[in-house]
Amino acid sequence: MAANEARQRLTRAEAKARTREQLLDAAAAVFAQKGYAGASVDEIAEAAGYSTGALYSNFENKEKLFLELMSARRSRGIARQAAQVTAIVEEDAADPLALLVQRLERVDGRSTEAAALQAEFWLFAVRNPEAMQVLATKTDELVDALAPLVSHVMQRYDAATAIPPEAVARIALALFQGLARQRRIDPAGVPVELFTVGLEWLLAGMR
Amino acid sequence: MAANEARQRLTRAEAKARTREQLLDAAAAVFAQKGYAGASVDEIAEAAGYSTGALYSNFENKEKLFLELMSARRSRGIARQAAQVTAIVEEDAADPLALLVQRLERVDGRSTEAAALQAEFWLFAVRNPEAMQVLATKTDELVDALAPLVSHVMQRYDAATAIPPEAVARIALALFQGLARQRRIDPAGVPVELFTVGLEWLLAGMR
DNA sequence: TGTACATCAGTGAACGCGCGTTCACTGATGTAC
DNA sequence: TGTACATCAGTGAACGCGCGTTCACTGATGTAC
Repeated sequence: MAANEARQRLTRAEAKARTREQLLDAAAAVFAQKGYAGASVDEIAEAAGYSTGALYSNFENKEKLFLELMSARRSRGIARQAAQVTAIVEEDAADPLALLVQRLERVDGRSTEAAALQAEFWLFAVRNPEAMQVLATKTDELVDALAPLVSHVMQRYDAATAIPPEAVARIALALFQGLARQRRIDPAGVPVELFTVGLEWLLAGMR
Repeated sequence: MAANEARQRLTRAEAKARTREQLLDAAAAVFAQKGYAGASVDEIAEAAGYSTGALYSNFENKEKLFLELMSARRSRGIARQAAQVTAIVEEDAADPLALLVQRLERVDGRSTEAAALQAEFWLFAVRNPEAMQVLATKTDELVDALAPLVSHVMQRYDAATAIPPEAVARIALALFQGLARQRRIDPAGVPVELFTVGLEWLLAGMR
């Protein structure tokens, strides 16, 4: 089998990196479903198709595995979000705001998993100084990635303010995350329109 | 000792209710510090000054204890927040918005505990349909309690909109919770002014 | 290319430990007369 | 009011279980000649 041959041609380092990635994928899913404390390393290892020992051969312990997930996956998520967001800017549609809300809502609404993992990260960070540092850095990255988009949208809608675009991005992000969380508990009580309305008001308020 | 005599005059039902409250207080603290799965029932019972058996004499199990906390304590928090908020409205100061932000920031900023507990509630609710129902109801209560204040502030600032005050309350709440969470990870990156600016923009946007 | 040895990614059984829950008990409070 | 019995809130030892972590091992990959 071609796939098998290809797999057998991996060097040791490549094979190990592959295992590591599979463990991280499995960890993301299991941590999201069960929470940090509720997830067991056995379950994660099994979900990845490996033994517990493999996990400990790749990560120092459960805590470091979670921290690694926080660093690695958040970066990946940021890259994805930034790319998506840039695509929207470049489309330069009649109503980029509506498009933006629609897209972000779809991304965020697709899986509770990502939202749950983010809440787990936050709780872990609140209780662990090292993790707090990591999460702060990752959030900065996200905010910096969003700043150009924010500037673009502001220009588009003739909104001007002395507040730097990074701060505006933080405000918009807070609104989004807050509404997304409420919406997951009560979808009927938090219609998607609230996202649009909220963003519109923010934009109009800057003018 | 007067206190002792008073304690001895409690009926069985009163004594039990007292124990229950003390267990709930301890549970709130321990769950906030360690998380739902990370907290042990022994630790909670000990923090309350009772044995594990006392806990099981008052609550069916750990899950029900947490659910009870979610119902009872959220209501209490709502009552407190609503009262505080009403007081601000009635003060009718020159700049109620700034006062409001200042107060809410102080309440929210005082302890990470309340914020952590809320995040634990949300995660629990996302994974447990019964809890989701409870949390949705409790959030509705909060939103309803905030609606009159929202109406008042909107009038005060000549902001009018077809959107009902409850929806406006949800948007404002989302912004607040989102910013508060970010701020706990990176206080320097999320200055208190962002709260004020965000609210001002929302208000101005409605006009 | 072929052989002999070294390396090390991944195995899986074993460990001690702390968990949630149970239950026979105790003694203070409540009830009946 | 006083006495005898019933109730039941809270005790704390005991239980079985699943957890995170360790480690002697195996066998495929890498290295040297």
